[in-house]
Amino acid sequence: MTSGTEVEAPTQRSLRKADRRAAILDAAAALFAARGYAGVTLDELGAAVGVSGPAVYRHFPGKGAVLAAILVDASRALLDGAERVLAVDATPEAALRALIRFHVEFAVGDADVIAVQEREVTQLDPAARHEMRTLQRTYVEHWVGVLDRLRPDLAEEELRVRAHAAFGLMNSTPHSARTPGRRPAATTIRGILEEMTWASLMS
Amino acid sequence: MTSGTEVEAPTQRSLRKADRRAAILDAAAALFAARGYAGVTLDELGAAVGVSGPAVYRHFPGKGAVLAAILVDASRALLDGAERVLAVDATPEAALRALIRFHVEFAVGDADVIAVQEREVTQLDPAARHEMRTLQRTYVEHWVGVLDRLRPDLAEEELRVRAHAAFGLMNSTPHSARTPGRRPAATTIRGILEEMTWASLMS
DNA sequence: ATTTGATGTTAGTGGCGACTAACCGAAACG
DNA sequence: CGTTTCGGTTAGTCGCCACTAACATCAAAT
Repeated sequence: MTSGTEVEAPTQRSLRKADRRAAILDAAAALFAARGYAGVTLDELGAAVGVSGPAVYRHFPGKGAVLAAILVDASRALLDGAERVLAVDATPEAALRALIRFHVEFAVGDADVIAVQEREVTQLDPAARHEMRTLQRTYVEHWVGVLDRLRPDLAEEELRVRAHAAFGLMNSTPHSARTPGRRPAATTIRGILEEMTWASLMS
Repeated sequence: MTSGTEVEAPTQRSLRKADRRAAILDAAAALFAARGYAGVTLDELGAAVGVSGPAVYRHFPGKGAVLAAILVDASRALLDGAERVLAVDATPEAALRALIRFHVEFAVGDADVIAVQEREVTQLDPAARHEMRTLQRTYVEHWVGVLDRLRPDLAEEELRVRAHAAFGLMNSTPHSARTPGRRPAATTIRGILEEMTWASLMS
């Protein structure tokens, strides 16, 4: 240990390792979304990334940690995105439009992650659940803050209910994505969801 | 067996049995909503209704059947409700308003069931899943039918996306219900959700 | 009053799957 | 180069929990 904060070796081994870790998280999100956290074995998860079984333990301390990483990463990504948006947009209208656009983009683009996040919270260990809840609460408060400037007539509790309702609307893609037959293109879906969300929040 | 369709004995035993069955389904919905289907053991489920362990097998062939009963019952209740609504209301506006009111009432009143229905589909055995999907598809088509009369300008695929988005919005109570602190009364929440859903669908 | 059968009980059993152990080959590093 | 460390392997182990067995009890038919 030389001193202080290390950035260190961009060694070839560590790169492959980072790749594998990302691949595991990706595959896990898809598998968990399709068959549920409990319905996926570590052997299957390993097989999905081309290694088999307990190799996952070289990257995560256990199955629960994989789930935790997916959920916490997602919550942090959402929060970061929201704060980036809020740092830029001045007026409440522009801010809300940007928040909606960002959230819809995320939900449509990472439908698997959204599905897992909505379904498997109950399976999280207390520590990870707490971390995720904290991130989510802050995220909600950013929305409520913007809504409050737009709708000062409404109570904060009502605004919170409205924010959650908007999330439910925007997060609906995992459900409609499972319908058979012709589905509209992703861009079309984004447009619809953005429009509906705006209208619902402004009603 | 005397003949044909039997209605038979409203015997005291069969009444207690029906009660117990209902109690099991109720407790199961609450437990599954709180800790997830996989996170609940049959012993716990039994304990929640005052019997312990394998007594559940006197009422259901297995744990999976309990989940299936909850989900299929819920889907059937929603479908029945929608068809009752559509049999009464003449104009598309009135029909949509009534559909929204009914669905919101159900979602807010039976938040546990809604939560389980949204989260645990993946755990269903194929037969039950198929039955549930059929019921749900018909339910969606009723909504799309009404929307189509109100918004003939929009393509059916878009209407289906909109219907799913509306469900996500109306089903958001299980999520907002978990927030700490003062929450608005159920009737207030219903009003907010009805208003937002209407606005989103009409936008 | 007797028999039947439904609803419970407690004590197993069996399988599945997360996790551990022991061992390999090859980067990384002096 | 020698050695360490890392990412992988295969072969267990261990605990949990859905389900089964065997038995008790009491409503309900006869």
